Amino acid sequence: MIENKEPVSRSEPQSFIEQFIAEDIKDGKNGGKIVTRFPPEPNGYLHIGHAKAICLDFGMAKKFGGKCNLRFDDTNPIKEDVEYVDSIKEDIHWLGFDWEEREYYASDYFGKLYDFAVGLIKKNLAYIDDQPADIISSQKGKPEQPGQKSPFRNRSVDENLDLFLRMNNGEFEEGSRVLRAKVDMNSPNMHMRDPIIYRIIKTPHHRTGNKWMVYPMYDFAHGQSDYFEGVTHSLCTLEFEVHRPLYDWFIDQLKTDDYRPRQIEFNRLNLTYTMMSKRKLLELVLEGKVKGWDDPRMPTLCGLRRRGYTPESVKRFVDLIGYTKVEAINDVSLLEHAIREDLNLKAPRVFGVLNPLKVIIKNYPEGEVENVELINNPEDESMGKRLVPFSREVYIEQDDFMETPPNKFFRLAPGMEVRLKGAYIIKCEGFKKDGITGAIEEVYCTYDADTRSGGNTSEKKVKGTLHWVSAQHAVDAEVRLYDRLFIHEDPSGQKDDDYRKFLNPDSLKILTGCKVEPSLGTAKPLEKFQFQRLGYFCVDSDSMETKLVFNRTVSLKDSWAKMNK
RNA sequence: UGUCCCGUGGUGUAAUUGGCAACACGUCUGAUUCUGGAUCAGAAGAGUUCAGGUUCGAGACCUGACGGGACAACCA
Repeated sequence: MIENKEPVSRSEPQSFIEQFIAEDIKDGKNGGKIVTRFPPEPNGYLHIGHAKAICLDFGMAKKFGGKCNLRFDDTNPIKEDVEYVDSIKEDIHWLGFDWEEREYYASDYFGKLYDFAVGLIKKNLAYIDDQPADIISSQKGKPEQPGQKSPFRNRSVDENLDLFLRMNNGEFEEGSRVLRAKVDMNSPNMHMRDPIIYRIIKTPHHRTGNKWMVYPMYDFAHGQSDYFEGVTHSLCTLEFEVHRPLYDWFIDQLKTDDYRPRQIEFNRLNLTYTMMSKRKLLELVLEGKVKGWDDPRMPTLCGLRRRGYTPESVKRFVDLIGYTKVEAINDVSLLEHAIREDLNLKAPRVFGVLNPLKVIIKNYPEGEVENVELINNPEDESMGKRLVPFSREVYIEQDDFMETPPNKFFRLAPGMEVRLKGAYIIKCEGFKKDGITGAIEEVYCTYDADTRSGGNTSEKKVKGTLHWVSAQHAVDAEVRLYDRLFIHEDPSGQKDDDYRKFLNPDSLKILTGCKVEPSLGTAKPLEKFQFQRLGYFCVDSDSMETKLVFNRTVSLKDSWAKMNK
C-alpha cells in the first residue's frame, strides 16, 4: 500500500471532518473501519442541499476506503411515500454514487428498536406518559428554566411494560400516551428532558403497513440505526448539534463492546436567491405553482437536471463551497460558474437567434447558398467542424443592431461594419422602421466578397462579430428561458418568509419564433449545446420543437433589480 | 436571562497544527478577425469582530466582552 498516489502537497484543503476521521483512524477507533450513511426521509424530493450531504457521505467513505449506506429514515408514516423513495434513489445514482446492496430502512429496525425500548423500560429508564402533548411540552419548561417531572415518571416497570404492549396493540388513541426516556428533567439541554421516544400512529406505513401502531422518534431511531449498521461516522447538519448528547446517551445504553458511532455536524447549504425548504417546495407543487418537483425552476436535483445541469457540475460546486461549521450563504453565481465551466468543455456551439431581426444583404446573389465551416467547440478540436448554410437573408439578434449606438457599441449600426461569424464582413446601409411602433423591421447591408472567414484577402478588420442564422434554412424553435430558481431573500440579506411574494411570473418565459441553425434538426434529445453568446440549452424532447435554455444571459442580480422596479 | 455552536477581503473557503494571511467565485481594467457574459493577462479588495493575556512570535492558545445562530414538534 502506497499512500499519496499523487504528489498533492499541502495545497489540497482538508475539511475539519476529514481531519476528525483521519484522527479516529490514527487512534485505531472502531478497528480503523469507516462506514458512513446518507439518511434521507422519504417525504420529498432531493434538492441541491442534499447533494452536499451525499457528496460528503459517499466522498468520505471513498476517500478512506470505507462504505456508505443508503438508509431511508422512514419513522413517520404520515409524511412518507414510496414515490419519494424511488426518486431519491434515482437522483443519487444520477449524481454518480452507488450504495451497492446496502439499501437500508429505519423501518427494518422497528423490531430491534421496540426490543431496545422494552429493555429500557425494564431498566427503569423509560416510562409511559398519559398526559397530552401540551402538558408534556409545558412541563419541559424553557431552555433557561428547568423542567418539572411528569406525575407518571415513577410508574412501575410492569405497568409500563403492559401499557407499551397495549399501545402497540392499538388499544389507545393516537396522542393519548407516549413512551419517554428517563434522562434528566433539569438538563440545560431540552433534548435530555425525558424525550419522547415512541408515539402512537395508526396511519399505515409505506413498507410495514399496519404491523406497528407505535413508531420511534428520530432521536430514538437514528443513532441506533447507525449502530445496527456499523456506521462509524454519522455526518449531519448543524441543527442536530444539540441532539448529540442524546445520541450518545442512547448509544451508551445500547453498546456492548468498543465500537461506537460518532456524530459530526457540518453546515447546511444555503444559496442566495434560492428557497430550499422541503415544506415550501411541497406547497408549490401541491398548489400547482410549478409543474412538479422536476420543474426546471425548482432547486431539486431533478429540476436542475431538466434545467441542464450535469452531475459533474453539481459535484464540482459542492467541492468548491466546502464544509465548515459557519452558517454560510453561498452565492448562486458559483453554481452557475460550475455549470459553465463544465459545459464549455462539453457542449458544441451552435447559432441561435432568440429575437430575430432580418438582415438583407443586397449585393449577395439572390438564390445563392454557400456552406461556411464553423468550429464546434473552440476548446476541443476533436468535436470537429460543421457546415452552415449562408444566404442573402439572415437573422441576427435584435440586440445586435442599434439605430443610434452608444460609444462602445461594436455591433451593427448604420454605417458600421461587422463580421458575420464564419462568413463575411457586412456593412449596414440602411434599415426599415415601422412608422407607428418605431420597431426595426429589416436591416439592409452590403457584403464584401473578399472578406470570407479563413480567406480574408482584404485589409479589413472589424471590432464586432455577430452570430446569425440563414433565413431560408433556419429551424423554428420554441425556447424556454428560466430566469432563476426561487427567490426567498433579497440581496440586502433580509429574509422574508412569504416566498410567494418572490415568485416571479416571468421566471419561466417561452419564446416562440426563435431561429436556430438547421444542424439542430439532427440533434439527439437531451444533447446540450451553447448558443454563441446567449447561453446553454438542450433539446428537450423527441419532438425537437422545444429547446430549453437553462443558462441565460442575464445575471440573477439583474433579474432581481428588474423585478423590483 | 440557560446550554451548545460559530465570527478570516463583497461571497465561500485555506493557512503545513504558534512563523511573511493563500485560493476560488464575484468586481474592475486591458488584449483578442475563436461573441467578448468565452479565453488570456492584470488590478483592486481583509491584517483575521473587539479588548486584554501567554509567547521571541497568535488568525490559531487562555480570559472577558460584542455580534450571529441552534435548542422549548407525539417532524426529521
